[in-house]
Amino acid sequence: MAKDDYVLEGQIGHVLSRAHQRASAIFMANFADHGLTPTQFAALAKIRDEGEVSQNHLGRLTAMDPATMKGVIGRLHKRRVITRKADPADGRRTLWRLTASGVRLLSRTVTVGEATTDATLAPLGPKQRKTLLDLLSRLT
Amino acid sequence: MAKDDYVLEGQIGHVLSRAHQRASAIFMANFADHGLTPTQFAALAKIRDEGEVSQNHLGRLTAMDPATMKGVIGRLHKRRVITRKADPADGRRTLWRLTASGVRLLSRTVTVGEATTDATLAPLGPKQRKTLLDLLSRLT
DNA sequence: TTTACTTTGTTTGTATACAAACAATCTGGG
DNA sequence: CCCAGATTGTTTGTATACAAACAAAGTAAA
Repeated sequence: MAKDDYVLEGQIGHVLSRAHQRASAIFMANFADHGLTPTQFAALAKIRDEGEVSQNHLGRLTAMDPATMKGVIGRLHKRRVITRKADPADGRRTLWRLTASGVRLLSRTVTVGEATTDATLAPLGPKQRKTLLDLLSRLT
Repeated sequence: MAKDDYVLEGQIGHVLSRAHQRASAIFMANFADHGLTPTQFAALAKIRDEGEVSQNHLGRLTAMDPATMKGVIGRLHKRRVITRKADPADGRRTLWRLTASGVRLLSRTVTVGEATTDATLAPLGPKQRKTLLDLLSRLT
């Protein structure tokens, strides 16, 4: 290929970056009233799914680095929507769960999350949405 | 929808985030020898396309915030692959262009960029790749 | 021309994202 | 039991990403 045929807009990484930026922007707009970032929301949702989960494991479930997880967990904790507990079976682990406040926060934002996905996928029809989700999943 | 039907893996934002993470990881692995990030590479490629471009305009072309652009440009400048010049027609603007070193760097990395896109899209066939790129573009 | 508005680039602050290096702890094999 | 190796969580450093607030410079309308 000629060295000047390189078109940034055709590179999957760049296109993914843009799409992700757009999705994040829509998320932040929709969640402005609730003060949650996409990452924080993902963590909350997964903690609820698991009931009780260690920090590193939660990171794997939400695709976050341990170092990143530290910060996310810290901010959710400071906000008192999650609580920590030492794992009686493993001295290294910290187990996290939702507080009553966290349960309420999640309850009233789940529909906002759905609306966000809907708004983000608005340019596509039902069949195309399914195709996109499917193709993206295969990249992982 | 029931409040506990929320599945993180079905949310487009989360799926996009994961796909982007994967693409970035492949990029970083491929560009390790050249010490370039996806963002820096995008900036270099666009500066070459434009020949000479202002900071904010470059940011729009590469989908970067002015504040983000500041940092990216700064690191490329420190590395001496780009040079600045005051815009004679507009006292606010700084015009950026590639140095000889920058041209060489880009020349020898364009094929790496292509290989990165290829590696990232490896799980998909030619037709599916086209479909994915097309659907993603429509989200923007 | 003067004023109102816009654009450009900068700065500060917050939030991911990840590499690398570490101490504490757990686990499996001998 | 003991030890090599893996796992967990932390810390530091670098690089996006973006909101918000600003000063300097340009533009357009009255």
